[in-house]
Amino acid sequence: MTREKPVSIAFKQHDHNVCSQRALQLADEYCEEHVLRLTPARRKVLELLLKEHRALGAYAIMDLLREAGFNSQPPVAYRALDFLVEHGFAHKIEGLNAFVACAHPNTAHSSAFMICRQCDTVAETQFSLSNFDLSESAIACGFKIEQTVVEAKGICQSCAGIE
Amino acid sequence: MTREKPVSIAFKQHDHNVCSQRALQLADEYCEEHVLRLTPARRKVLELLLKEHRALGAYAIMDLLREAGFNSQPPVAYRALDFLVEHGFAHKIEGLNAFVACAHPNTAHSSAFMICRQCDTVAETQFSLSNFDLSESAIACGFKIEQTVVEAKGICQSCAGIE
DNA sequence: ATCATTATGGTATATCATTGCAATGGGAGA
DNA sequence: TCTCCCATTGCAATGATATACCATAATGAT
Repeated sequence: MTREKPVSIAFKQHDHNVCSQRALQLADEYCEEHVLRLTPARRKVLELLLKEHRALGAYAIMDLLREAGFNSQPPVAYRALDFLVEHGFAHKIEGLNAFVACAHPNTAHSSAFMICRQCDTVAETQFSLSNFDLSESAIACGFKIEQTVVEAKGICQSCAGIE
Repeated sequence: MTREKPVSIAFKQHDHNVCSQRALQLADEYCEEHVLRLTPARRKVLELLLKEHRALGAYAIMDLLREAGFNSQPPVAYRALDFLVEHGFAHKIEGLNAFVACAHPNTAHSSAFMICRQCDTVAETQFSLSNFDLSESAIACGFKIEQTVVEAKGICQSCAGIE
């Protein structure tokens, strides 16, 4: 059985402006439609996360917020991040205690991440829970999965070439 | 194709003394064989983790160490945990910033965890990387996976019954 | 206009984790 | 046995991540 595989572009060269502009625009539209408020601080944090395909820690975000003239107490960053994560505009990378912009906004999905230990790039890809090895185990013991964290650390192609 | 599925016992009733005694004994043997020193502090931490199929935070461990008459500065706990994780006697649960004893000691494996949000029980199960959905994506973009974090949060059978 | 709801400001503190350096102790080889 | 090495421990300080709490302000519905 052949399924279509979404291939992440994070590790490839690409016009990143297109990426980020599109994501911001989609976020604007989504919030409009769903009566959510993409306030200046929230939008700024999303913008910061979209600058690169990398995870940023909350305190790094706070620094950038400060530079951009925003209030930068921890709650400011965490509230914005909570909002973005809750509505699917960003994801938390548990293995790094850091956050990335969602690479597939406006699509329902379970995300998995590939994290390069060399360049810190984070690529997002999707997977189907039903196809997931773990779900068999879960069913076998009556466990109901509500949320998954799937992260792979390793090294990306270009960094592997340099090593 | 039918494969054998390891089913976790964490959510089931079982003679837990057998679990923990066996794990401690295996750890002793393994360290003996590999010229590793399972020092009192390290062994105590492993013992504490083995008390239940739950994740314990480093500071909870420190409290328990103190009660048991051990030195309980943060580095004591973290060094012991580093040792245990490095040699496969314990795992870190990234989603909780906490640690569990390994349920399959002395066997090479990639672990996945099911974490009940109600009772905090952590069940460990194994999965094969080759069978892993994500590995297709990784291959597609030339990413070399070195380490994986797979955690599912949800609710276990007995807690689901109570809700 | 009033009210409920949601968001922000601001302080404090909780929780998780590491660094650096000195002291100790157990095992390998002279 | 001695002594050297290196892994381990003791200890103090600090760094990094995250939340609690309460007051104030903006927003939208009635």
